Amino acid sequence: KRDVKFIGGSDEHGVPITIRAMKEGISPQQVVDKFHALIKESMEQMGISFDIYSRTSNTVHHETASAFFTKLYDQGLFEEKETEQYYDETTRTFLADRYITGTCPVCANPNAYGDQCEKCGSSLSPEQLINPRSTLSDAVPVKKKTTHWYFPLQNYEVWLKEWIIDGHKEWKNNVYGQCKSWLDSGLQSRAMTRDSNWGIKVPLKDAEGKVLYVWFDAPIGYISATKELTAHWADYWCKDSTKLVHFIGKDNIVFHCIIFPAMLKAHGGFVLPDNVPANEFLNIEGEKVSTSRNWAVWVNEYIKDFPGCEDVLRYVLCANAPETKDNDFTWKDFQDRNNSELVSIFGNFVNRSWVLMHKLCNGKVPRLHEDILDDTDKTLIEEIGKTKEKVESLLEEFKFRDALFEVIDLSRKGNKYMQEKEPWIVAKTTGDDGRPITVAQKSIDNCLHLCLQLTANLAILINPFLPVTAKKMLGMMKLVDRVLDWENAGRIKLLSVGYSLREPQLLFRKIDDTEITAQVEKLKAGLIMATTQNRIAPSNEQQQQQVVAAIAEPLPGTTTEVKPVISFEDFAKIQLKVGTITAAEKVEKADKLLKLQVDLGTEQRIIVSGIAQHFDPLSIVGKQVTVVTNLAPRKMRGIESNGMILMAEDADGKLKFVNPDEKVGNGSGVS
RNA sequence: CGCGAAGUAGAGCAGCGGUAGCUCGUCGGGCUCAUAACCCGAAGGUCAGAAGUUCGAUCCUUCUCUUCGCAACCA
Repeated sequence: KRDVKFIGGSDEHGVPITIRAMKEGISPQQVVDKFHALIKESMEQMGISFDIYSRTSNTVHHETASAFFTKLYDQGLFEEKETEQYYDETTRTFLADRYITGTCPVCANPNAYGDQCEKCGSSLSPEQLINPRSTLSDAVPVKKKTTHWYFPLQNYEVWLKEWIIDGHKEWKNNVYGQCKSWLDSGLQSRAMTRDSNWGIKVPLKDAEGKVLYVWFDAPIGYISATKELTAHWADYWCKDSTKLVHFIGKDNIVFHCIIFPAMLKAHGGFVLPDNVPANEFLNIEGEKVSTSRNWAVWVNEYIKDFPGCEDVLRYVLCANAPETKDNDFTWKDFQDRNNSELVSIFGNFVNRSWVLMHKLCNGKVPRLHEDILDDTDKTLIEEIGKTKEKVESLLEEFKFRDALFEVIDLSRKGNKYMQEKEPWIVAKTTGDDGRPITVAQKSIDNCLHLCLQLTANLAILINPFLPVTAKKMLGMMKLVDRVLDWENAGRIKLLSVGYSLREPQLLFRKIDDTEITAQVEKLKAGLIMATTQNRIAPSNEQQQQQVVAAIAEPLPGTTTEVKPVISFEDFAKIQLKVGTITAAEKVEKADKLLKLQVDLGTEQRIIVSGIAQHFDPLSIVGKQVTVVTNLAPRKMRGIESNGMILMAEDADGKLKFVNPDEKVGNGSGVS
């Protein structure tokens, strides 16, 4: 049995927090208090059982991080450097490149960032921007000198190479590749302090207005949280026997694999990470998760909409975890997995075992008659042991998805076993007294005995993934929590013969289509609300209310999205013409796209349109359509689209062409 | 050509030199203790695209496309 501490916490010193606070007119502490409470509560609601879920704004952490910095400083490991940086005089903050916008010198996009223009993809520096502005105050940024403490990562390059490239070949592809890439291109000094008033003060004299860089302090938070948890924290952090594992997302690889280990190495007093099994990203319904755009599934709302179903979400997220590549969470998949895998396979096995046991064995655990054990029985017993081994080794390799699959697969084997044994048929072989004859009852006993022991095993095996379900099963079996200890898995004597068990209780319920469509609509409505509100000045309360009302009661056939008023000049920028579709074909490997050729009188245009699910390519040739002709060209599935066809969408989501009610010449203008 | 990861049936994944496989879903048949599973059968893939190496390539090489991450002061 291993002594494991599961540590987590909120990283509360990021620059975006200070910006949010500024915008909302509250203090950064108020911002982090709100989010920490929300996150912590969500974790608890989902049964994520951290030994401690801490935060980096607390005192223990401030002290620990300061001490860490001081130790490196005293050893003379930092370089002090003066540089020039952009400064916003209005908000009195230094600006990272990202917080400066201006016109792109390459493509004239007026909203290019100081580091990159998202429109043309050129990487930029703030100096190159035309009319640079601070995104915080709209002020013109000025250059100002500032001093910071740099950590010379290059000094650890040789060691890191040896440690990772030679020493940790077992790390996941994405992690190993990323590290190799960083090490191959050469490491450089990185500033470990920032100019800000929010964060951990640099523990030096003459360091007014300087705080530790978030990525210097955040990983130290793992140590602080352990200190907060137990007085024996050093047993975990300072002994070679400790295996430190970081569970993170791919965007954090460099901090956990390069920077933090180099810091730990420099410090010398702590263990190094043994593995960093970073996952890729999970999208929702095909789009990136974004809390600011409200494209998210909020745990507190999920719990409200699906009470008692926390394990279903846990199951889907684990079964579909982005372990090797980005994945997508869809409500449809959520429904499918719940209804088929959890309800029909796992839940059904437990339920039918219970029902049969009550029907054929008086609600008690029947005896196991060793004398008539056959190969089928023995195979099942073996499978239970094998599954435990498999799950164990898969978990050791951080293959949670596969591990969970093995558990579900074991319940599938249970279903199969029961089918082969057919106790409900065997029960019909009755004697004169109308009860099953001895041989028959023995066979029934063996079958149900094993099914029940299997159920007990399933409870243990599923516990790491679906703790609520495991608890429910425990209740049905009238067993104490201790039975769920992992060492008990693989044993087939978890339930004593003659022990009477409770009535069956359904572990999962079916989720029907209406619930799923409601969730998808909720998601989309939330997005519309978020984006619409962003467009409206916060002062215009009346208009905001109108928007909310419009979303609450959408009229059939109308769009719920209310766009802001535009000037005639804005409208006049759009050039519309009537054209005739002269050719149409499906775009390969795209469900929704049709490649259309449109005759606009003076020219033929290729336009790619997302209407394949509504129209047959052949049936629309010859149709007149209205085209936006001055829309910037856009590549879709490798085909450049030069314009947009106007469509009307009715309440069912069906599309109709917008066209003149009588034929007009191709190329006719529309206004 | 900045670097890394990924692209295989409707979905999620294996395979990584020798006739393309698993789970779920779909369709047909059998059976029925169960929120119906289980069994049998079927449909569905030019393994992102192109060229090359090879007797043979999903797998090796090169190029192209797409997605995501990183690109050193975004975290």
